[in-house]
Amino acid sequence: MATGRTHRPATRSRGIPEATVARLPLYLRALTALSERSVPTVSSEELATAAGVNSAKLRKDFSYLGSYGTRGVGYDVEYLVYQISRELGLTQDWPVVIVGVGNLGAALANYGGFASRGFRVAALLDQDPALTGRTVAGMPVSHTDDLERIVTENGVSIGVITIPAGGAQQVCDRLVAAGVTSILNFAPTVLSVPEGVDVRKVDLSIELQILAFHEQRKAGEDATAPADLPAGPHTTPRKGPDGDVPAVMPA
Amino acid sequence: MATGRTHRPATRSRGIPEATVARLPLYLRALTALSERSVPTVSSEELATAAGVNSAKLRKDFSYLGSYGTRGVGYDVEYLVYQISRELGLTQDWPVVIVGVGNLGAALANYGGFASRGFRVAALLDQDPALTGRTVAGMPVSHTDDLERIVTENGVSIGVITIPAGGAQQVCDRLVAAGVTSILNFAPTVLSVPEGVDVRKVDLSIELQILAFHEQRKAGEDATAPADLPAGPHTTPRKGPDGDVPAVMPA
DNA sequence: ATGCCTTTGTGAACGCGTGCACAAAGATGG
DNA sequence: CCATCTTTGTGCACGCGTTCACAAAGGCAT
Ligand SMILES: NC(=O)c1ccc[n+]([C@@H]2O[C@H](COP(=O)([O-])OP(=O)(O)OC[C@H]3O[C@@H](n4cnc5c(N)ncnc54)[C@H](O)[C@@H]3O)[C@@H](O)[C@H]2O)c1
Ligand SMILES: NC(=O)c1ccc[n+]([C@@H]2O[C@H](COP(=O)([O-])OP(=O)(O)OC[C@H]3O[C@@H](n4cnc5c(N)ncnc54)[C@H](O)[C@@H]3O)[C@@H](O)[C@H]2O)c1
Repeated sequence: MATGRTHRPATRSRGIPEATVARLPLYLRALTALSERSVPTVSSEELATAAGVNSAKLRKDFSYLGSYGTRGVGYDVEYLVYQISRELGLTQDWPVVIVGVGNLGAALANYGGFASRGFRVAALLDQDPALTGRTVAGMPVSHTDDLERIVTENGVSIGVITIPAGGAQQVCDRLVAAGVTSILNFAPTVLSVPEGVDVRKVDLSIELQILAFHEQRKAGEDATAPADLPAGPHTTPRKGPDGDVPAVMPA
Repeated sequence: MATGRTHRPATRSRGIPEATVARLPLYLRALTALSERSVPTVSSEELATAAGVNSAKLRKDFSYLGSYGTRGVGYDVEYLVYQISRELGLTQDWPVVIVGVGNLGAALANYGGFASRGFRVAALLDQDPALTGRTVAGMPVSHTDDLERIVTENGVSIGVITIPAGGAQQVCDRLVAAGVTSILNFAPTVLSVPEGVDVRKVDLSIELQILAFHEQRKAGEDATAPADLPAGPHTTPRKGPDGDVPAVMPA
């Protein structure tokens, strides 16, 4: 998982479990696709397949929102789209700021998938004077000096951090002080925030490392018959757990 | 969480719980920082704080790897770095291919955080003839026609998909057929893969929606005293749960 | 050598999440 | 109006993950 909440042991907000909340966007995506194909109703089985989850799990998830289905028929697609959107707060317009307009920040600014979900990029911020004033994704890049003013004036409550790890905590502090209460962090650092502020992190490097772990395990399992795997690690694999000398030994 | 595994109910691979595996990269990052500052040993309490987790959880996580600590002293930083690296398979070199060299794919290609962890970009692939042959991040962009050859020749077992959702399943199928057994998917689609192939997904839109949910909940809680929040949703907030007419009613 | 102090490693309890399996509900056809 | 069939909503059990709390282990000073 590239993400995880910080603090708070998965509080059950308004009776909806955190795990369910995390799946609602998945259902919404599948439902939106059905809606565009003008499908009127869908069964829990069909929708679950489309969303890649168990149908019992899906029904239980929906039961937290209320009884929106019709037995013997299924769920009304349009109605469910509305209910989930409302539950997720997507009937509102959420202005966000992106701090750090480098490779990743620029890619996010150019991404169309945010606006379609009610997230509007209110401003792009960067420290670099060479970027300030330039236009990225049809939007001027503002200097971080104006961070507090921009956040306040636009009523921004969600901030996206796409700067190197070194400056992330400081930028985070400024965002929080200015009124931001939700942060999406791409910098590989642990951010500490006061109570009441949510932080979610996306760390691509961690995702790859988790894949590598399982990849190594797969390669190790059939170490007796490695020939049936068309692709393997490029360098010489160390099949056995342990068995080679550590680079550094403890004192 | 921006990520989650597909299929398989969290199998305990080689006795190490999935949740622990997901945290090992976090510990490794914190340990690497300590190592660079030449800190010889660290206690579970200190390291846990640096990694943003509970110290008891950290100790239990490490206990799955073995008894690498010294009571009364703590853990040897260098030794632990090595052990975790080995456990994650980072002592190997993992060649990866990135399919889709658009905004996001290019940002990933430019990212230096991969190579530093043993992940080497073996090739960039794109369908667009206008991109083919051009250089991105000092590396030529190959055409997707050569996907199978490149994967086979380089022994690639990890593929990164950064193309629009429409073509993701097809590219996924080709990667798997060519021998890729781990996929990191950025396209907002559910990928179906055969047994033995791991898929992890990163969906930024989902992350924002989860933040929006909690943001709305926070705004709704103190609906009686909204004045003490300096920043709020830009449009008129609908404070109460329900109470307004749905845009669409069920038949 | 001995006692004290720090910190690990883990047993045990608890809570959350998942999935099975089924009764109730409602639609549909005769 | 009744029988049948489909599909929801959920009670229940189970397993994983988290956290507490503490005994054991080892270093260190005297
Ligand atoms: N590019 C990727 O694919 C990728 C992948 C994973 C993680 N990340 C992480 O995302 C972050 C950004 O990556 P990137 O590749 O876009 O880096 P980058 O160097 O291309 O861009 C960083 C930008 O942030 C600006 N910046 C630096 N410090 C700042 C500050 N204090 N205030 C405001 N702006 C500041 C810089 O001027 C620069 O424009 C890094 O933490 C990186 O580790 C990136
Ligand atoms: N840019 C972002 O910040 C961002 C954020 C979240 C999710 N995503 C997702 O990541 C994916 C890529 O986003 P992007 O902004 O880079 O898009 P993009 O349009 O900038 O780039 C897509 C690239 O993929 C190539 N492509 C398309 N179909 C292909 C195929 N079948 N085989 C090989 N190459 C193909 C295109 O030629 C193009 O170069 C999308 O699924 C998008 O939803 C992007």
